Amino acid sequence: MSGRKIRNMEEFAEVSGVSRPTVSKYFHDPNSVRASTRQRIEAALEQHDYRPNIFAMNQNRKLTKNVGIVVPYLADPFFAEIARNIEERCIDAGYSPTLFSSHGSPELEVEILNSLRALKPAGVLLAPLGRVSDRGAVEAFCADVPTVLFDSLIEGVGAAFVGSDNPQFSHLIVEYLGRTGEPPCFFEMKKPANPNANKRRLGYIEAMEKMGHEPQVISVDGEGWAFEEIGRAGGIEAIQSGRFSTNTILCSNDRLAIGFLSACYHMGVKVGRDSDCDLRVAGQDDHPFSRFTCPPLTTIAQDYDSVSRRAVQVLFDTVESGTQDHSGEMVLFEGKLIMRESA
Amino acid sequence: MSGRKIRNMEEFAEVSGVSRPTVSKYFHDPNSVRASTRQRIEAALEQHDYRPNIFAMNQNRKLTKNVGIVVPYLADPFFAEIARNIEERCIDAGYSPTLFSSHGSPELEVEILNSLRALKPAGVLLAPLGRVSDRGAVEAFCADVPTVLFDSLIEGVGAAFVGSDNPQFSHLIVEYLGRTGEPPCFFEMKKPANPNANKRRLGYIEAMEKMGHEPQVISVDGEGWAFEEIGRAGGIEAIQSGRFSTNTILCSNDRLAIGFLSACYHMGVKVGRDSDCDLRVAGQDDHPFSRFTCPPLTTIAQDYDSVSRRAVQVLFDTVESGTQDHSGEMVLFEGKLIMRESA
DNA sequence: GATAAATCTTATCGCGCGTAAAATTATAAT
DNA sequence: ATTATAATTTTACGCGCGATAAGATTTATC
Repeated sequence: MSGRKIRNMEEFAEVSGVSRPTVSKYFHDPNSVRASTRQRIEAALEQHDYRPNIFAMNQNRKLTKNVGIVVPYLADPFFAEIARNIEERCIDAGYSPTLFSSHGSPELEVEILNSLRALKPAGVLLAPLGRVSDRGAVEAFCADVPTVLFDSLIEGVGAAFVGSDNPQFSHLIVEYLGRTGEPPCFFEMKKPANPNANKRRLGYIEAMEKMGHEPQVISVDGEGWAFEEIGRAGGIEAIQSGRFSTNTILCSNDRLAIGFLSACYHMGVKVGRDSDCDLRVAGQDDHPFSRFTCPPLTTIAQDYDSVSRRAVQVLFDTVESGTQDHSGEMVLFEGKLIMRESA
Repeated sequence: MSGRKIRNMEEFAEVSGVSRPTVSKYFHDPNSVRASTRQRIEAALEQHDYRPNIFAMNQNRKLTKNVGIVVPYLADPFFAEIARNIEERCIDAGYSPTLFSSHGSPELEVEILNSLRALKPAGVLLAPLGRVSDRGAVEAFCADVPTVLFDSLIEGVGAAFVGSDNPQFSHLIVEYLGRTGEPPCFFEMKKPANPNANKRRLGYIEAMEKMGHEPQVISVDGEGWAFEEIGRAGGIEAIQSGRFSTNTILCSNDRLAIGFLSACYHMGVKVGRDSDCDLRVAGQDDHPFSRFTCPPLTTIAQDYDSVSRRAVQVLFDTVESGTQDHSGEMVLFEGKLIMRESA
């Protein structure tokens, strides 16, 4: 960092000994200038730590390097993790990601999409709220901005969808539970916000029938994103009223299972696979906290890494090809059984 | 929404029947134009849903309405919650918050501060990484941009600090534990990233001595932000080697306690305050998951709400007064004892 | 070494808005 | 009604960069 303060690209071009448009080209894509030129610019860059004004940059550019990342609920470590993962990939690809959380509110989700429009993003990675999302608003947005949906599908919307094969999750864990003990019943929220919950229920039923068992679905009251609380309250109620026809409980997701484990503890119900245990409990997602529950939670791990990698890749393919012909593409990743002590 | 598409402020000024700079003033502050003018603009606004281009807006403005929110680790629901809280308050105050997470990396923290500079923010709310933060970089940033530090203090840096009274936390819980059973030992990481951890340890020691007990601090290996894992591994090791001189364990924070509870379960150690229990365990923070652990975790609740409210308020005071005379101001909020079953 | 291709420089315009200064209008005071 | 004064609007210019065109220069090809 030496003496003179650089105020704009003009001045920076001067000290680096090339013309302003060339500097502009360099910042747009360093490989678009000759190696010798690049070196001169980079040498100057080390002396003067100049950065182009992002507002001026974006003002006149058709396509910015901004990307939006929208998740439904950032206080859920699952989404925090996947957002972090995606964020990093975007940065590595030379984009500027901005992170948003809908906080479970459809109004806020629409609001975010609106302010996102103002950012003229090259593309958006959107994990919609799901059932409660304003379909029209999301659809309109996707028509304007290349958008890859992830985690939660809204049929027929967006350039592509990347997520998990939820029915497969249920098949996998039902098969495991059935093989190692009593077949499970299915514990879920009555009005799940997320469409994946429905797919998991259907997957459960299908898997049970395939194995010749009678499916039993237990739906508990509760709306919103306080899954643990819902799982706990619903669990206590279900245990008290003896609604389980089996000693094995498959929860729709890990957060619900965490709440359910809390209910079990509260009721003095011992969870685990030892002979002195009353219940086996399993979840789905491999939530970051699941390995620390008591007992540690048996679950199906989402392939975070593949989902985020693929979502980003599909988005940039779409953006950079300009074509929207990914339309309707749908990528689903399988889950992996994580055996812990709870089941 | 009627016919003509509005492309810029010029065109919007035309349809609303006032000059463009007046429209500009209106968007800067609706009360800065005459009521009659305001009505004409707002009438046009309902017809044409025009929004000023944010890039053009910010390019030439000395002070934007942007604020940055930086937390050390967004995958920690505690920070996710407080970030959400702060975000909302900023929006309500008419600002545009942007959320960043350092993900535990000092390099990324500096990188964020740099890109934040490019956003010309009116102010920044920064929860620094703490011990590992690049003090020089943070200091330099704070000199340029009005910055309120929260959660984690870096001495002498920033326009103000808002956080929790950590020694008081420890006093409160030590007093409670001592009053209801054996006085606690203190369970912590050897190299805590966060300065609050040190204040809690000192608070613990002070409280113990005041009550006439011999403090015992157990520091376990581990660095970074995987607190649960560190608490679990360290807990298993400590239990195996019988390092506790008391049946009551006070953890430096809740996430560590969650890991420790997992260790207890793993080792067959029964936690709680009943007579048949082996250990009592308490945490500090009232982490969102603490009420769902088995047993539910007794802890000290941080006053999230007051911290975020005050941090935002102090920042906007600083920004809007223009003066930096909040310098060194320090606001600490007390914690509240949350009694649950673990202690 | 001549020719073509790639790259760079010069020149100029426009983006959409902020902002200071000038001109106008409304309000108050005489 | 007239003038002083404040409030508001208009005029005029600039911000920092993207985009493009035409000409100058360098590099690659044979």
